[in-house]
Amino acid sequence: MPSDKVAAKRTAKAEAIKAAARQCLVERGAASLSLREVARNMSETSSALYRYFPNRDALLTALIIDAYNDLGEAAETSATTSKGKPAPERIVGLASVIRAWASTHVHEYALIFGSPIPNYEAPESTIPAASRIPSALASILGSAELRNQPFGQHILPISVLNDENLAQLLPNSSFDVQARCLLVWSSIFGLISFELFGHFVGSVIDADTYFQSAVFDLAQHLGL
Amino acid sequence: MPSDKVAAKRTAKAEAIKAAARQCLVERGAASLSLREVARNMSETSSALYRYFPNRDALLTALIIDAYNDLGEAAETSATTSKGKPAPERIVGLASVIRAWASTHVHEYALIFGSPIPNYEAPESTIPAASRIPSALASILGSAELRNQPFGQHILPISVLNDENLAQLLPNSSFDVQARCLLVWSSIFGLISFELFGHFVGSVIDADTYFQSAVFDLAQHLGL
DNA sequence: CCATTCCGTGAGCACTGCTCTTATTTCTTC
DNA sequence: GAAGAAATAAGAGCAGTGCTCACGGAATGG
Repeated sequence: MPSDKVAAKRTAKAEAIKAAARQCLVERGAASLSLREVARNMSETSSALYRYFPNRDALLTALIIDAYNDLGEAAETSATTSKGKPAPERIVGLASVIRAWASTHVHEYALIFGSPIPNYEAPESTIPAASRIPSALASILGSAELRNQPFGQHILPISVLNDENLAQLLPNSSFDVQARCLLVWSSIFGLISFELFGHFVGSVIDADTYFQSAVFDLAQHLGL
Repeated sequence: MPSDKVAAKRTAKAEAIKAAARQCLVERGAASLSLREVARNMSETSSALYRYFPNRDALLTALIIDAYNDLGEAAETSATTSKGKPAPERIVGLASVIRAWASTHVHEYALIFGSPIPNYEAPESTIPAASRIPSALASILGSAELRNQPFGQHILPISVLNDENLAQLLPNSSFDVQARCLLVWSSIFGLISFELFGHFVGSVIDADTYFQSAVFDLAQHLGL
């Protein structure tokens, strides 16, 4: 029976390890995160860390969940504090918060929204933390008056999207709104990823202004 | 003086190495690409490969350029063969070609559009190959009649985008069209990345239909 | 105070990128 | 075709990695 005291000590040390790992992350990057280097930065042996994380992937998973929660909390805060303002403004604000977090946590952003880490399968335990971000976006859209423009060229069968899942995020929303919400969401991350990963180099000069205008354009498009 | 014969043999073997490396890529992923394993798959010593690529990054660079060219060529072909058709249809076709390539070359796609490889700086030599894809998109937009809706909420200063650069892709295009073209481009890759990297799991069921409708929606938005 | 549980250590295995010296093969020239 | 030159492959070796495991020591609970 592990007492509360030892359990607290355990989690405290696990947190310290994660902190050191985050430090390594910004220096080296995600894929080449080395347990031995984390241990070195803490002046400990690498094998000691295996008491707290069964392997490297478990440490990565913990970092991923933390990143999702960190970003998710920032997104929720933005959505909450902007209540009452016009929806397009709220969306631009939320997107800007996400972008700001991504800019200051590039490697953690890459960890969750970049290419999957080889031989690493994200466990189900990441899903709740991951869904906080689209939830924040949906909370704005859900309380906005959305014009019901038809989505795409043809009338689509409902089976294209998972209504059971999306109805929780966007209650009482039509298929077209759901579809367009997903589009806006992925577009925001497309914009951020392109900027962060260097695909706008040479084309976009004032990335900040461009980003805000682009998101506003998308929000307009959503029919707000 | 290296004769033509030995030079041809060199490039042939370099191609063979790249082919074997691509094979390893689909099995292991990009970041954990191992020169030793590539050598094993070719029944050779790892040190032999260093005659053809000075280090692992050089091999990666070669693979990246090949991937850009492969995808760029597919994109150009799509844009060329769709001449005469309505622009939205052409854009959906081009986007679908990109998505199809990405689906069948997941790791190569991740190589060029996923998170940057740690400690790896993409050299300038990748730029020409990389720009073939936006060029293909621009060739469609350039020959289409674009409505000139204002971009974003406010009138933006021209210095936000690099006109010198973008004017080559989109001759005689206004700032608003340039800005929206970049938005569509990054949105397409946002959609593909989200699908490929698992962020649509649980929400999108018929990814193929959803993608095409979403791109058509974007094309409409562009003012076509 | 003692027993149990937990923790950190260091050696060790198999792997990696990469280097360098030593053959060996292949091409060029006579 | 034979000799010399050039390009290539082989192998050992270094420092790094993830990970395991048997071993001591420390904290905890009875």
